[in-house]
Amino acid sequence: MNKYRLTQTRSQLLKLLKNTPLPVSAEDLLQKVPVNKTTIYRQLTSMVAQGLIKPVLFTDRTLRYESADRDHHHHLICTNCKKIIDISFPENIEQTAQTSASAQKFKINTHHLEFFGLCQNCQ
Amino acid sequence: MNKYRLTQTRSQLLKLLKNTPLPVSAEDLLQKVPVNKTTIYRQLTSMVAQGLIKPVLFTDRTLRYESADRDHHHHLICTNCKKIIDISFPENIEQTAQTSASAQKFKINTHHLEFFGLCQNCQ
DNA sequence: TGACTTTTGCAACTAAGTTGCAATAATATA
DNA sequence: TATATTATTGCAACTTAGTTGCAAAAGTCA
Repeated sequence: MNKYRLTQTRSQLLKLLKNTPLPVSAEDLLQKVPVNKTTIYRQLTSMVAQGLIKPVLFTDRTLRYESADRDHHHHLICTNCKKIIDISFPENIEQTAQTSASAQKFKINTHHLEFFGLCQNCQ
Repeated sequence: MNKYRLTQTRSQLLKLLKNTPLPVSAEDLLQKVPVNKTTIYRQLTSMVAQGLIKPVLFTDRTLRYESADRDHHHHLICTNCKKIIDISFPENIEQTAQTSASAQKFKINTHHLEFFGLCQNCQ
């Protein structure tokens, strides 16, 4: 009883999302796959629910998605050309923050961290 | 030659933004000040340009603003009741990240960090 | 194949935010 | 204080991202 059907559209979208190293927006997909925008949004919702992809909200307000099977990482975003570079943060941020949070009895489950600056070309 | 005029509306909005300890949305302001939404958005833009307030994008996609004269801090957000609590992170995150970023010749200027979890009441 | 269920496209809709323009309010100057 | 100048405001119309209901099409399974 497989609730999700692997349609043409779905596999095209998944392929794109898996093959693109950096987060992709609904609009990006719309330009690359010949499909209605309603379908794009519904597929994205369904793939998130299924745990195949993860939504990432950028501070420029664009919502993007990336493959869920990636290690925990963060993004460096060039404020000039909007280029995105992956980066991994060496320390356990949540653990460090939990110390301060505990004073207020808050239990941290997850976090969101993004860096902004200039890439090599734009400096 | 003062480009900005301290109108009734502007001072009401500023007062609210200064007196509210946590980030406020355009809609919050709209409900509290008898003024057209166009004016709210224009005032917010102008106050950001003037450096009086800072926009903060939350991962639930709401855009909020807070007084700019605050120390650098982050937010703990309760995923259940949406309550926001301020928190300061003890270490210099940008410095730590710059080490990884340097390998890719990226120069970090700023960052954005948010934590999610459950507040005391919602646990 | 046939029955059942999910997915799709379409058109219409919503919500947040933006724009142009004329009227109004604040400020500077005479 | 009166007047000129410039910024601010409200209004209506618009934009853009995303959503919804519904009928048609495509997948799945016996």
